[in-house]
Amino acid sequence: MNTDYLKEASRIFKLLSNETRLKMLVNLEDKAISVNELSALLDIEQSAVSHQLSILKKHQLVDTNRIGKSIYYRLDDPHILDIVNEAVQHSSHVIRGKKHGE
Amino acid sequence: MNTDYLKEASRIFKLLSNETRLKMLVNLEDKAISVNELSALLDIEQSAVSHQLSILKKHQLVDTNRIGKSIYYRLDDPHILDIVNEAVQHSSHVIRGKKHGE
DNA sequence: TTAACATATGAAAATTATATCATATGTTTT
DNA sequence: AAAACATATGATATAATTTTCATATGTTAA
Repeated sequence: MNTDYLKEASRIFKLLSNETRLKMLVNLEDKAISVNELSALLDIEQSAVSHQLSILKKHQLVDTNRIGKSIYYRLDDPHILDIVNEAVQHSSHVIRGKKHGE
Repeated sequence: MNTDYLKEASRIFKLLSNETRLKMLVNLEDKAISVNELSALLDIEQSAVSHQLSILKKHQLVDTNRIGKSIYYRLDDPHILDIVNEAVQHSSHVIRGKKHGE
């Protein structure tokens, strides 16, 4: 069985598995935001924000452009949020279902 | 802004971010498989398989039942594979699109 | 061109995830 | 009941991820 596509999928899931990165992506849904703005918005220090953004950028989930002295990040492919929504649906589904335990 | 749902989502993505676990889930799509069978199928040692399965079970992605001396695992909610498919679609999309660089 | 601002980056520290090893637990077969 | 088999578990080791700190880089404003 060829499972190369699963390696790719796990790469994407790894990107989405970090809450900070998820928050960034969700916030970027409908507008571009600068590094400092994100840092303030998420209450995470500038350097950490920058590191995480660079990961997202390296994997082409976001893109940048400079305006004045700030650098604005935006979603490169909004489809990525569909995946997030699927996961959110799944979790609300599980929570309602309460299959096991409690 | 309430972002609790993102914590949940990141939890799910974390589960899916490991290639071994993904392979397990995909293999379990249409049939139940025992620990030993999975171990052989994925060529991963029994203990590691068992550890990973217990993570999946703790988070209600799989469920078990015993048959004879083996314990069979199966998907608890096949919907989880929809999320995997979204991610696979996304990656093939990106690969075809080749937005940046090469 | 110097000062101030915004972002990026490298290295080290801290945290978290995963694999491995030894062995325990529980079930079946003899 | 003992032996054999299948799975689980705890402890430790290894590896990967994330944060922090210090500072570099590049742009704009004075």
